[in-house]
Amino acid sequence: MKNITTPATTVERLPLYYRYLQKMDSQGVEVISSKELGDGLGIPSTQVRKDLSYYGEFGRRGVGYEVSDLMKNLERILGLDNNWEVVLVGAGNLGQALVNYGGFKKLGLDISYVLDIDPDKVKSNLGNAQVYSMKELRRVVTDNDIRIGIIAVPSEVAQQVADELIDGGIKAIWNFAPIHLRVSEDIKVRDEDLSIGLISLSYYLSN
Amino acid sequence: MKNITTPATTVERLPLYYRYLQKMDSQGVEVISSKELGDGLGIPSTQVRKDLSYYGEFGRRGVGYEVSDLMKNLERILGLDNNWEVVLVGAGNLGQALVNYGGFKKLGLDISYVLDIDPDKVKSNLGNAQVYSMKELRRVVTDNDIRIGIIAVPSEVAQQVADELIDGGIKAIWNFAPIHLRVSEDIKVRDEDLSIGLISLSYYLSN
DNA sequence: TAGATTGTTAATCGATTAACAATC
DNA sequence: TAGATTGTTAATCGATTAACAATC
Repeated sequence: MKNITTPATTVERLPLYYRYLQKMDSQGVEVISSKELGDGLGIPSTQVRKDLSYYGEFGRRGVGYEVSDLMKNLERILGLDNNWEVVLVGAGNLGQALVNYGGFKKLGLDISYVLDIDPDKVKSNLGNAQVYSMKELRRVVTDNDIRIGIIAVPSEVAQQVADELIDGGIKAIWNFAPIHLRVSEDIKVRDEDLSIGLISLSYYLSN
Repeated sequence: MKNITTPATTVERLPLYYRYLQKMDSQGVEVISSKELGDGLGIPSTQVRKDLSYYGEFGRRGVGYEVSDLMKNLERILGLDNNWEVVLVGAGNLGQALVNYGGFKKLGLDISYVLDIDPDKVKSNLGNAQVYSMKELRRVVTDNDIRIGIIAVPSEVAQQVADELIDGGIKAIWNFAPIHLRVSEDIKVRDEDLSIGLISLSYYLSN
């Protein structure tokens, strides 16, 4: 294991490997080769091996990777064993869809707190999470020591929400508002801009 | 304009430029420099100019880019002037959120048809779209000559839905199911795997 | 041993960035 | 002309892939 920075693209693929291993594991597969893993995801086996090699040597030459072992290693690498609690701001259509998205809990990630400006939504429940008033944002984040926040509010208020989240102690933001958030260096922002997906398909059809 | 293939990363940024120009345009801005455009999006001005240069020369040296002119060029490049009709398969939480997502119509993209397996949802309306039965999938796609499909169904049925969409004439798929779709070379698939976003934040917090 | 598959090096390919002549 | 900003070349940086020795 060399001390080289991991490519950003590798980090994007690790979750795919992890989820495919979960699937194989549930089907009783005990050992998998980089070829089989890659084929299941449309990724070359060379790339699978290279990606994993940034973190250690998890396979056996001539044999392959033990599924349960590699899963545990990926859980550790991805930090999924932290069982992060996540706060979601904005309980509109998209926010509700995220809360009810089944995929997160299987990954040790849990949207535990939801905030919304609409008083009708406050004091009700959404999935497993209770909905709080926007005024309680800072308190909810601080009191529960939450590090990950999701922004699913209109663009106009996204920056303000980000500032408040960070003020409360949030270190990583998943931003669905189609706007560039200005945050300090130590805050990680991941933009999930849904219209890019559809526009890029339009582009490919036209070219 | 050289005959070089455009980087995939450039295509991802064009929608950002376009939307930022829309915003500036609505604020009455008539001319914008690559520096201003880039600063608004967190992208270096050099990259803005390079990206645009793959498609032509849209600016004036010493001056900048005329907002309305560059917007029109980007509309053409991105194919937004085609006013694509889009079919959405799966009217669950995520599907509903997508239909109600305001950002698409402003871009000349319209989710006009929605299909779902649940008979209760069929014959009702969702946004502007009517909901059809899954059995009508092929017919809806073919009759309306639709090229873009969105898959928002559970993973287990995603491949089958993809096959049917393609059979009906779909050429581009926006896939929200966390599974690798197997399609022929001429079909463009864009995966939008929502759990990757959250997992990658977990990764960055742990490293 | 023969066959399979890993981990890693080196080569290739692709994307970003710096620098600057062209020009408004 | 002086200042600003584009479009483009060349250099740098980063990611993928091919090839293969190591080894089960």
